[in-house]
Amino acid sequence: MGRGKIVIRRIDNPTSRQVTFSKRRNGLMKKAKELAILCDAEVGVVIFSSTGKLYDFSSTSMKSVIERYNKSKDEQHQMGNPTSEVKFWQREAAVLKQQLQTLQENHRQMMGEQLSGLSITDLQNLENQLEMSLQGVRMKKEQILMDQIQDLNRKSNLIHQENVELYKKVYGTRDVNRANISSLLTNDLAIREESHVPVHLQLSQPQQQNYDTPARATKSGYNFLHSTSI
Amino acid sequence: MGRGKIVIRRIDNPTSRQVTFSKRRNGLMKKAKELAILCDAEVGVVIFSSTGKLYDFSSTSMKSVIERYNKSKDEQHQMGNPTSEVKFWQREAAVLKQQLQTLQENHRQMMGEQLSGLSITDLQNLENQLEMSLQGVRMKKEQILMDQIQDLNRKSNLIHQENVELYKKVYGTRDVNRANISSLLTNDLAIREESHVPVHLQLSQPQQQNYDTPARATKSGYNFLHSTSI
DNA sequence: ATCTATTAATAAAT
DNA sequence: TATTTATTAATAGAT
Repeated sequence: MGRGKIVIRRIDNPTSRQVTFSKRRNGLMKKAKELAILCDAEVGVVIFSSTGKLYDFSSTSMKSVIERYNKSKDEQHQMGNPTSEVKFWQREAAVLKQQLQTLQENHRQMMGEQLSGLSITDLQNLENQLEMSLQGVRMKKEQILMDQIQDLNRKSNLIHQENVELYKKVYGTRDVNRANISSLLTNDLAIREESHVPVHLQLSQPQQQNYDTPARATKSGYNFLHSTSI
Repeated sequence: MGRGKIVIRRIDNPTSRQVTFSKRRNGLMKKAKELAILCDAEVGVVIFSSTGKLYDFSSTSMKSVIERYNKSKDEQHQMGNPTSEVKFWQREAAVLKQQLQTLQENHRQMMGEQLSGLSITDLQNLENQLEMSLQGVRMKKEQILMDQIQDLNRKSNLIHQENVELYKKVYGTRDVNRANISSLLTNDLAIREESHVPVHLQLSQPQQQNYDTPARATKSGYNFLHSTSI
């Protein structure tokens, strides 16, 4: 029910997650309100954001809802009672221990260990998951490497331009041996990354006419000092 | 969002109200669940129908939600009665929560998610780990499949021998038409697993010469009753 | 319960 | 954060 379909899993991007949280929280509150009114029900909703902020709705009062809940659950006013507070934290610890154990087992399986209890289907799912993970990791790695290359190219370009400026300052407009220029320029630490970063610092003879195929044009030609900025 | 628009007011008709309650209650629960998952929030929903029946949802546990709610509401309650035992369990829970969080982050990274903070080296290590895991999982899977095949082959062999015995009992030692034997034998549940378990119960015409490529030799041939035991 | 025409929610863009 | 818009999801009413 948006521009695209989404799968219900934790939103990785914190900004998107916050935006979605805000929208869906409002949606949930509205639905809760409507349900209470339309169907004459007593409804309470409590939401803690991932940052720990509390949001709540109650068609009557939260106190009433919680008391009724406790009564209904036959858990007579345990909360807030000092004796049962210990019990609460014990249970809390037990729940967390259980979660930890589950996650640890899961983790071991993702490490390719402790696979004994798994069926072929389980193993196939695990294999698929690992392949997906691997793909994600590799994409991320390549992205970082590409970024680094791009950055190096940018720096290389800057250094090159600096060199050109320095060259001008040293030799002014005097006629100079071309071989020197070219060697000076081509010995730069120019990193070429063909597909994404168009850096072409070549120098060629003006007389040497350009008969390249159209696709590879501008590879040679009178391109002295022509360098595409990024 | 239905066949017609409705206004949000108590539905008078008890049947319609009940139907709508049921539908919208499910909708609300679903939304609450989604919010908790998508946005990593702790969500609790309590609903009492007009007939007093309780329905509830909580992304963690209702106790946890209510306790957190109460704490969040009145900060005085925090250390009202700082029994050492309470403190102990609180610390215990805090430690477990920390472990859980660490493991969860780790787990997400193994799922190929949340890779933002990782260096190239981290990513390379992760990639290697995932490859190792994948190898482990695949080996386990293949082992299970091989075991199954072996088992099937064993059973197949037993059945085959049984058939031979039965055949002897029926026909004694009389000279018999080979075609009968062969049809009897080739209708067995013979499982073929080319690379590892050499079971070849095929029967072919001797006249039909074999012009297969060398690599695929032995695919046809006069292999009557040749079955390698495992 | 199941089916759809219709409205409502919301994901993505801005 | 708020608004807009294209699209999906929820559901009202019918069966």
